[in-house]
Amino acid sequence: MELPYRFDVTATTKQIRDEHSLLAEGTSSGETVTVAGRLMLRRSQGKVAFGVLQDTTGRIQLFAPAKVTPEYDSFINLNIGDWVGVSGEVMKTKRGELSVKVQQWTVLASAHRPFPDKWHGITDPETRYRQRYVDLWVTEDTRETFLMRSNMLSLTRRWLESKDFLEVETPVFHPIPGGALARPFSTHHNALDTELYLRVAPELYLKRLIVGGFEKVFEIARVFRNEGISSRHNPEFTMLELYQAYADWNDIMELAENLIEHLAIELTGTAVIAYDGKEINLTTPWRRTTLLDLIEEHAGLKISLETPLDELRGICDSLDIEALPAYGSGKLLLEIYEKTVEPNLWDPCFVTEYPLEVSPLSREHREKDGYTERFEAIIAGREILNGFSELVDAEEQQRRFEEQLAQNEAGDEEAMVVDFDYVRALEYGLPPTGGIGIGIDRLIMLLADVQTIRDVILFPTLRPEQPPSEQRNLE
RNA sequence: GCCUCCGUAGCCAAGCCUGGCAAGGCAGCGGACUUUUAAUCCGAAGAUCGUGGGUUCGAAUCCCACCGGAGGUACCA
Repeated sequence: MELPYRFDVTATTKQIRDEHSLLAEGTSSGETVTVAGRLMLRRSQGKVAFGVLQDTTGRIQLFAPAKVTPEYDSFINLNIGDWVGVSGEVMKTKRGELSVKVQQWTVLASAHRPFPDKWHGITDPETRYRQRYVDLWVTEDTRETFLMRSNMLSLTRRWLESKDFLEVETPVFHPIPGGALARPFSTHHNALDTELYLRVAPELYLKRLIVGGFEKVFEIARVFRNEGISSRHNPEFTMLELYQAYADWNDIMELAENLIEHLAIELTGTAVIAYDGKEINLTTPWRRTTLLDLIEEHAGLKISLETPLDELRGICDSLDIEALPAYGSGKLLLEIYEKTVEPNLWDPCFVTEYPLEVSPLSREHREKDGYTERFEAIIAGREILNGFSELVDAEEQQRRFEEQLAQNEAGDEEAMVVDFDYVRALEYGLPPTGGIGIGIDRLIMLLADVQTIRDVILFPTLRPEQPPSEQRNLE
């Protein structure tokens, strides 16, 4: 069979539904259209047959009477899953189903593998993730989720551009991994004969751009972290990071909550979204509370950096927190917060004033010694963004890197190492700057009301599948 | 990484506890049917029961190992 190299489509199924929904039952519109898509259902009744054609925008019925449809016998022998192009009049059947009469048709591609059950679809998660190309066709929720993800990125870009943010691209290969406390993937460049790391965050490069004079920048960055996989973690995921010169953490908190409220309203129609059977109110302004106040509120513990180390360790023991000997007061406070507070925050809350010890890139709090102007937003018990007034002092940054290095050498594989060039950039002068990283995957999980990150990543990381032929070769 | 659960035809699955010829539906194949909506009806077919080993007269079923997946947990966003 000759398959065409191209095909002219004059209408999408959505355009047909939009333009002809008011057509009376049993009448024809007189308008001829050409549509294309995949045949999802087919029923033949002897001298008349019906099909359901699906394209990106939805579905439309095909109406094929034997005396109208050319090569009728071949038409009713199409396989479910075949791609077809159809031309004919838009009409509505006696039962009121808007249809395209099949007056001309052509096969655009044959499905040589059987398509999944038309009623049950596919439920096996492995098949859905490995063969997303099938899942997208047969599972409407999947299609809608990824359309929403695409829309969200588009809306985000437009919103930031309207505020004069510049979209930039920074390296994925980093000679020194930095910008987040995480284990990197490493790789090797042959010509340079050097070890390179896949970025765990674009942060340090973006701040170099502020030094370079781009005062508002953002990057929608795929980042890579060599950690476990769970319903909330994929080894590669997407972060929106943005930096704004002359801004502090308060400006950035306001920006972030406004962006997310805007996205919720545009994508779901309301700032009060449904998630996991409950409501989340994303209406701004969001609550802002310090980490220490939240610990007191949720655990009844009045503790701080002033609290003796032994006492903090005792609290960790009683909470079943594994506290390593190297942990200082700041790290212990963070652990206690994560255990007692984070899972219990539902509506959005900016958690503020993180200990300096666990925030190597954040600027010191302007009033409180030992704390930083850092915040995270927790929604539905999950951290979805992390930002701060950026540390601008080169000497202080050097000192913090060295502390990290000491921890790294003490065995903490997630600690940072010294990025000499980043310190050099700061020495040229970083103006007051606020910045933030937003977990795009987790945000779309909230807005699309899905419970696992794999449902918002088209091709989530899985153990590689061995094709049957390769299995033989390996033996 | 650890714990628990799952794997039966292209898809959805029963059977497993309590061992004895591997149900049914969809898709595919043959036939009937000129307005269907998961169309319906008739017919024929389709399964190394994830893989390997063990127990047994006999294993989809019980035991062990491995492979793949899911949920939880740890680290992390």
